[in-house]
Amino acid sequence: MSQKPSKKIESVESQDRRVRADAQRNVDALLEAAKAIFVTSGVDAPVREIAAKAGVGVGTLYRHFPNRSDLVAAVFRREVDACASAGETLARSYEPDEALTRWLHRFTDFVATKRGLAAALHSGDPTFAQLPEYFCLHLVPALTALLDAAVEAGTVRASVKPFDLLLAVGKLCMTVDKEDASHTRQMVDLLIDGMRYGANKGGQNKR
Amino acid sequence: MSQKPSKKIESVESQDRRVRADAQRNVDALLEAAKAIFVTSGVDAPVREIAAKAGVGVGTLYRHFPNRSDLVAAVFRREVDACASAGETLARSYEPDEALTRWLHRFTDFVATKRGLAAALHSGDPTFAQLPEYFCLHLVPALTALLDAAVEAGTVRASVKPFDLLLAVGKLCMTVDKEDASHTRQMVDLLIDGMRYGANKGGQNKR
DNA sequence: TCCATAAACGGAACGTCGTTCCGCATTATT
DNA sequence: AATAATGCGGAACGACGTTCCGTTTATGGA
Repeated sequence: MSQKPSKKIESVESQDRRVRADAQRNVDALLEAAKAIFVTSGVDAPVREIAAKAGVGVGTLYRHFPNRSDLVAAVFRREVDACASAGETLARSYEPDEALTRWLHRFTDFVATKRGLAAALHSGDPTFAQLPEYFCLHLVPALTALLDAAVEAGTVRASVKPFDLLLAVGKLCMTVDKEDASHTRQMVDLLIDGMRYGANKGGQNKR
Repeated sequence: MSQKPSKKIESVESQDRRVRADAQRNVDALLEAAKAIFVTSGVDAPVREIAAKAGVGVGTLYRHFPNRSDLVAAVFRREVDACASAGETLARSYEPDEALTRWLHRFTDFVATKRGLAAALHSGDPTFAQLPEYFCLHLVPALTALLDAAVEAGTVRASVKPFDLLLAVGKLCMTVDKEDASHTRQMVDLLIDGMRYGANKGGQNKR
């Protein structure tokens, strides 16, 4: 009902004006620590372990992330963003076909380091319920741009739909046992080759 | 190295000869209680709650099921068995087409009351890893028998493979939100109708 | 420059979970 | 009926997610 009393800033999105510097630093440290720990211990890693690695107390963690799942979701979104923006970077640095290949490998690494998240998505936690939407909303455009460029360059057939490709690679990364990393890589490479027009004979794996 | 000292029974499978009567009773009570609680609270329900409902202490529970997942798996297997044997019963009581329909509905109910189990299957717990195999090994033959009978009776087309049908119905039961029971039923009914030869017009839902 | 103060911090503490342990009760055997 | 073995109950343990609150620290106006 009452409006803000006497504040100069009324912008909706002020980056670091009113947020304390150490708070922002701790948020970053927590996201970084969580990301690293999720890779080694899966998304079910204890909160205390993450807080310790970030060099903060659990109270600090819970100040910024009301519950565990919020932290997991934040890390997930951050990595989706990173993966999406990597698409733009690659598009500027390489020719279309190479950029597409490198991005799919980047995406593979992203999915591979999410042990336990597939299970978490089906856990019924409402915090996780909106993650798939975020996933599609950000990654599909990124892949679409790369794919369109490669199609226009004439190195890749146009019949592949971005979403389907994303899903296919994701499924290939669903490793039942442990340490199928090389096998996964092989299958993804096969998929990429399949998208190309003329299959080049032999030395395809030579990057 | 040393053989059994002086026991009359050397049969590998003795049902209730050497097991104490109260122990068997408690095992049954636990399985029953767990089954009921899994329906209402999902497979993640606390162990203590199950033990309480069964009228035993947690120690008793852990005597028969070394860990939580063993209890979940045992309930699952028991219900798979029940579902499979229901196939034989239905085959004797109804004509092929009706028996097939009723069994698929029975299977639907079975899958629908397994909230949280899909997530558990992907949790990496080795106890759960062998459940899908058990699932297929017992349910596919049951459905095969019903399906073959219906095909021979000429009411159902022969092109449907049991495993595929099982999977399809299972997927239809994967409800994202809550309380899509009637919707699920509709879709399964549709699937069943689709298997029939001449689509009967109208009153199909009339049981 | 300094100070008041609100924001942020750390970690002890709480309740719940799965699991273990052991003294006691119940059952089967002689 | 006596004895041995088997099973039982529930307190206790460690780990977890989460909350709470006394203390520390950054920050903007004096």
